[in-house]
Amino acid sequence: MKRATAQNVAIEAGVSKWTVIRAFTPGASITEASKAKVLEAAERLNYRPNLLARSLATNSTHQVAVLVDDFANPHKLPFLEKLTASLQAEGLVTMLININEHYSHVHAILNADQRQVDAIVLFGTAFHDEMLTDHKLGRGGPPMFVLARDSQIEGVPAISCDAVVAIAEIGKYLLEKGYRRPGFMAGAVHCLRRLAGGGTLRSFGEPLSGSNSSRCLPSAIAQESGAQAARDYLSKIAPEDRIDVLMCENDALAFGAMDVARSEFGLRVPNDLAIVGFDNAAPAASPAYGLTTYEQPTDQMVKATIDMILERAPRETVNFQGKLVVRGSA
Amino acid sequence: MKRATAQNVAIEAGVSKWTVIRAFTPGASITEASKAKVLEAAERLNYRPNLLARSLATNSTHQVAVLVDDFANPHKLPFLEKLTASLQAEGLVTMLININEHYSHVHAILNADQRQVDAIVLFGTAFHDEMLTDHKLGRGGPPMFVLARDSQIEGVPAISCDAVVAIAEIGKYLLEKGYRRPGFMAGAVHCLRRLAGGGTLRSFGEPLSGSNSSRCLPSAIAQESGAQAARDYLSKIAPEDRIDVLMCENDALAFGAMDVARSEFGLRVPNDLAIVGFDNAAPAASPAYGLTTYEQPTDQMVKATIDMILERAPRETVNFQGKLVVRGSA
DNA sequence: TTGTATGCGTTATCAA
DNA sequence: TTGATAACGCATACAA
Repeated sequence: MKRATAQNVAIEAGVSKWTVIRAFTPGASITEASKAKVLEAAERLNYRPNLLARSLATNSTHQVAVLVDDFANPHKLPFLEKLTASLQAEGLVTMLININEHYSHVHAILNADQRQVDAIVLFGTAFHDEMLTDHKLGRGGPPMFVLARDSQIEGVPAISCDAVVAIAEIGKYLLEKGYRRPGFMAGAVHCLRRLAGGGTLRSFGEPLSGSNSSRCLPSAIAQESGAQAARDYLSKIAPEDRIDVLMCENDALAFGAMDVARSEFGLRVPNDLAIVGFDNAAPAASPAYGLTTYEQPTDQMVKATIDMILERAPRETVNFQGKLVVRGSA
Repeated sequence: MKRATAQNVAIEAGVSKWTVIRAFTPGASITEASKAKVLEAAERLNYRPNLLARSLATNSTHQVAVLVDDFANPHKLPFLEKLTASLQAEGLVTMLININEHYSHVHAILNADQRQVDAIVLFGTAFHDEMLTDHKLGRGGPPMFVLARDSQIEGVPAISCDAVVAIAEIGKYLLEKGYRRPGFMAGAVHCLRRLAGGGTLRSFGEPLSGSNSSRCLPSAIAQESGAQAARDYLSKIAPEDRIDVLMCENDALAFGAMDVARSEFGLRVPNDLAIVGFDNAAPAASPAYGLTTYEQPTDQMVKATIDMILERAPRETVNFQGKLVVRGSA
């Protein structure tokens, strides 16, 4: 059975189809009588307006593409939940696109563009700056935003947590706690956060792994990477030569590192090795980890993103300040 | 700058707009010469086909709505990743809808329907059977599927893991390991899994909490619920009267229970209290938990869902068998 | 192979 | 307030 259209309802109600449209348009000028008549007929035919046709006519889909490339990060889920919920609260719908080796960012951006989304949000992580420019949409393309990651691209505002301030704050805390031989573990992503770490933490410590490369690694980030990196380091370096605190680029890495340090090398955290994460993912609060970490102001970031999408705020890069969450691990 | 349309390209190339369409339609009959001419003109004008208009004309959006109501479950993320990746591999796009107290399932289904999605997948959890019938779409509405949860609704196939078999397998394992005083902890969701637990596990154990109510709880499921339930139980029941193994409806509950048992009551797992989860969420594999749990065959489930959406398989309820994953906690 | 007419279901604009 | 005409961008069916 085909769905009823405004035309069908019009005939059923004995009016023109434009009157039907008006009955479904808030604030349209229509008499109560006609409206009632139309709604009744619509009810009988089980009519529901076709938003696709509306979008074509109004040139607005109220749909926002959200590109995610790093599902492995446990931090992503609550962030994504907030984002979708907030979009929905504004009448926007989320088109979720999963970036991976089989589906590139270019493919995703092109697809989203052709589907006439109102905006594209690159949510995080392994996007390189070049990625945002090689799609050549230009002319009439949707506005793009980078969330939870920095970007230097002209015309692509970034909404992120100030990594430099964050690293400085963490470093200050660690110094005060008496740690003197810090190291840090970089992940595959968050290029700038890593660079910030390289600038700040490196001043009093050395990278544990990965960070000797100046480019972002293509692989997905995960707990296992952290475990393997820690395993490599701890089995290679003698106890007396080891760092005394490990700063990880994100919590997933920290969990993996802590797992290995404790269960494979019998180290006590923080006594033998202190560990700091970044993101304040859910497991960080669990007694099983009790991870000292840094929390991004996700609420503010989501709000800022949506304000920019709706043009309630200027579309320009903003940095918010997060906060250190101290637990037992450092 | 407005985007170029097929008409613009037609003029630029000196052909009719239908020839332009043909140039962008694989397998259409068009000479190489015209095609080249069109593609060149399209390139010049930066033309990209409007999929919205195509959808309106073809009556197919290649868009699938995925309704999620339980983002707190750590199991959801990798499952969702698989689902979206597999949909994309078939040329389908995910419309992610977040069901919560501010955005009901009815609202979501209506919205998805009006946006002309090709299918609606209810991914999850706290959906009641009644929820699937009170939208009265009928006539021309998209097909609906229930993923990772059971359903008795006529015309709404469920793709799930066989809970009865799972519980039986877990029960058998626990018996063999010598546990004799099992209890189980039900969450807010997975009604049938709970019922199955009530039927199977209850035969040799009593519910720990929540399960005395016959209806599903409205609250979201989370680690904290498990922690609180365990806290209530352990502080109320004397050590000699306690169960010896706790079967949790999902891993999140199990993590919370394990946290409390160990850190607040000093219990050793599994010696003082064994714990079993359900889902094999990522942290279950970590040494910090080492949770014995049950893994759903997510690959099969995702594949089955997509086969039904694309009508490559009959649209009828299917149950797949998962597998017990034994670790240290029981 | 190419061009033409018509339809998809709605909105915008104007006339009655 | 209501009806009519045009437009949104593309696809289908048919004619040339």
